[in-house]
Amino acid sequence: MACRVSYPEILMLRVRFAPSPTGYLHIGGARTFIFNWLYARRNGGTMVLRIDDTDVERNTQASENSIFEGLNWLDLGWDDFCRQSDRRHVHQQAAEAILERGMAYRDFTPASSTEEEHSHDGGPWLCNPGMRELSRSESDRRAGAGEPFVLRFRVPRESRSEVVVKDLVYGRVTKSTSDLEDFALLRSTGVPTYHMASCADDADLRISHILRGQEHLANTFKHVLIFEALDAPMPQFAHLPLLMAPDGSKLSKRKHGPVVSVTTYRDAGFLPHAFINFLCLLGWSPKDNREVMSRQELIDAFTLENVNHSNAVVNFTDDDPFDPKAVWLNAEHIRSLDLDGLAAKLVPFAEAAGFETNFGKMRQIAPLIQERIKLLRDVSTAADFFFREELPPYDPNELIPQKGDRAMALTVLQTACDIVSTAEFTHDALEAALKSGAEKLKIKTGQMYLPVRVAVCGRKIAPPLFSTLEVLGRETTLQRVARAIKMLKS
RNA sequence: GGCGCUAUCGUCUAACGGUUAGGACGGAGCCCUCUCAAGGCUCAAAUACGGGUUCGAUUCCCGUUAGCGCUACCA
Repeated sequence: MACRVSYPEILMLRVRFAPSPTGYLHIGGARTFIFNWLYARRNGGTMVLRIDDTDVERNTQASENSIFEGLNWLDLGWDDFCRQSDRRHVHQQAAEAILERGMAYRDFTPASSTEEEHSHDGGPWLCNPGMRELSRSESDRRAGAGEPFVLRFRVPRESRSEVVVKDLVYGRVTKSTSDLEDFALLRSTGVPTYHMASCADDADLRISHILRGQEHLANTFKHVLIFEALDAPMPQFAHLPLLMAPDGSKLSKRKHGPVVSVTTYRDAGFLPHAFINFLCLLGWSPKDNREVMSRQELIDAFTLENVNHSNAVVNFTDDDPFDPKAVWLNAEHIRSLDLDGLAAKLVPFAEAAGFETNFGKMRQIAPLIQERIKLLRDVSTAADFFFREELPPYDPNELIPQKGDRAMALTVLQTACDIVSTAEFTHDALEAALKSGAEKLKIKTGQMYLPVRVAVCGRKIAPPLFSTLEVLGRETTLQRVARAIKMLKS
């Protein structure tokens, strides 16, 4: 009894991610998935995705869809799949086995008497009086007569003083058996509880390492007891620090809404890689000051020893749902994308914003905005003037350069109009032509470029001018410069 | 209430018991520059509190405080 069998090192390492479809996939869940995946890849193991859908009341199809949507977007994949609702017989048998071994008992106390549990001063509630001591024959008789009962684990408080968990992250954690209540295995409806179903499945699926949120650390003492009662090899446990909201509360789907949903990040134009990179840095670090890391670098660097023990807060606000560091990491990853890849990713975002475009056009635009956007959706604000037939109205005063006036703007644009209608439409030729235009007018180059920029982009803040003109083409440029001139004159 | 876990700049995090407590994001400033970015440089910013142990404590121990979790026939 003292020395439990655990999974031999040679055996295949198996991890699992077991979300319950009671809400959309949130970033905490995503991080648990990622850490499991990383651990499996790093150690040549297998990753199982198990949908823990035993809570029929709260399960929704929408939640399950959201989980798959999020997971698929992450683009990490899994090796094996199952759902708990298909495995009721496993849980049922496990519960019966524990009852047969005398390590569980039937509790016929009606469910209504739950409120008075809180009135226990000092110590914890341990069990309902009388039920633990019911003889087996009496118990069988009442059950046979159809009396409803809860199956409870008989915590061995007499034979054992404490339960020990050897956690790969938190180390040795113990709990006194006198602080552990006789927890439920089967509800009075016969449906197994989370603890029962989860452990029975983990044992049956031969999960060797359980990496999950720290909220389960306190549950693990119960789980250890169940694995022992099942006479199953003991998996290794590793608990992960929790993700918190800026106000210190635990991240929750209900309280924090879509800001914590994985699909929110996807829809805003995060690169899955950047998102993964960000999440990895919450509660874990490679300890060598690296931050921007590729998937392979993460796999190579990931160890449980480097997982922190304290919770991490995701720094979002009411105004901005995204942690600035996540945004920065995304910008970093966007910059390291090749232009073809970036263009391809940008197209759907431009289309979603209502612009008509295609890969060829986007491929021209991509280099101009690559280091100017932080999220893929920014394409709609950073490059809108490339897509629009006609520029939205803007203030003609914007056309007036620094230390210049309306007259200067007009002269500049008229000069530019001539240049643009004859010059070769390449970056270098346009630069040379506009530069000499400035010289001729005896003004600074900046004073020359600004009116043109505003004329073709509709604003002062835009990508570099000559490349922009090159992409826009002579026709459009001429049209927009002419319109600017008209606006200045009126 | 009981039990468990945790505590370094605003946030994410480094630091064999010996460092001017490091890096990153964000902020401020400067440089570069056709605007905006990107890039380069600089600055501000932290060991929760109180006791020990030690020549020496961010680091080890105890206490306090605070936060989180578990304490359900939720997961």
